Amino acid sequence: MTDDIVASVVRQWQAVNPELDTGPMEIIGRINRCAALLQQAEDAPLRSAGLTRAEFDLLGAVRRTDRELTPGELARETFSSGAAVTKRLRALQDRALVERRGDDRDRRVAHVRLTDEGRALVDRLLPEQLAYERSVLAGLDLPGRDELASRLSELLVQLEGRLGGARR
Amino acid sequence: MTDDIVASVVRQWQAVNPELDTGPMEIIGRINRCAALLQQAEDAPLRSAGLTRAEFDLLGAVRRTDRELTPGELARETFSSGAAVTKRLRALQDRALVERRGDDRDRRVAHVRLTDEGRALVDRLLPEQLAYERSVLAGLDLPGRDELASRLSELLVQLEGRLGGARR
DNA sequence: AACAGGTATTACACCTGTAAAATGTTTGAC
DNA sequence: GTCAAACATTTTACAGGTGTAATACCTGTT
Repeated sequence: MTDDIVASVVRQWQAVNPELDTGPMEIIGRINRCAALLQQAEDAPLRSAGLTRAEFDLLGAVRRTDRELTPGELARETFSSGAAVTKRLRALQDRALVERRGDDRDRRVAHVRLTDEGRALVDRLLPEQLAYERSVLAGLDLPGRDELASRLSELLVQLEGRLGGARR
Repeated sequence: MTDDIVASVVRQWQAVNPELDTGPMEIIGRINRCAALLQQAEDAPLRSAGLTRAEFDLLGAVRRTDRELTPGELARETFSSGAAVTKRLRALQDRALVERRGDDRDRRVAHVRLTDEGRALVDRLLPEQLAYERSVLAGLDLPGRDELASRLSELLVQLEGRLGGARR
């Protein structure tokens, strides 16, 4: 059993204040740290395609729902602010990866869809991304992966119940 | 068993392209989503104390190592760029939470330590933070928490081995 | 017709990282 | 021994992305 960073951080806290109940760090600290490392690693292949992770998430949302989405829906779907979506859409539109179309009845709303190039890009990038992720997870055995996925799902349900309703 | 967001995203991808091996999303997607929700939730109590999470991490690093750290060490410890550390230090110093001291021998390096107020702030905030985290995790039973922590540790060791050596 | 509410965009402030600059130290050739 | 070049540490300059709040525009209701 080799130590990870969080274990050594926990040890430091214990040394400095043994009263501290550091239990939650063992889970939450690790989640945060894993997420940080993963993002850093996954950004690389995306960046070589000239995309931000946020941009890729946006394209992926349109691709997987398989229909036109409004900017508002995209903001909710990707958990970012409307302003950020507007800015990303402009950039992606300038690169001919998405198209905007005004609604016929309600001229406030717009509809966003992928161009053929946008769709092709997602379909090329996503399998690469998944293959990379699979290689990272290969260090865990299959039952361990299932176990981890299902525990994370339990936790995520808790978090969504507590905070997930709150959009912005 | 109630569904989380990731489960529904995976279903969407499968509907659109059944060939896709979406297995990794069940873990990595959940980690990213948990981290996002947690950060959003944890920022609130910190913000009410006038601190960014990054600033709190910096203060915590100095507190738990229990000695003076150089800006460079702080950058490595908190996984952020040197420039970001410089800027945070200035802000924290302006608020009298940390102090800078020049090294006697090597006049390039500086040493950072907490003021009494800085130390008191961390010691007040951290238990609050941990109590909140404990309440979030209370939805999982104890064996489930242990299981989750140890699986995450395995994964984190993998990630660190693959990417962790690369600082900046 | 005015108003309340919804949708998207714009304006602004802030934080971050990369790269360049400023400052200081060490090494190695002569 | 001394000086220049290489290296190390921190800070500054700049560019880019994000969110909040204000704005523009539109719809439906009374």
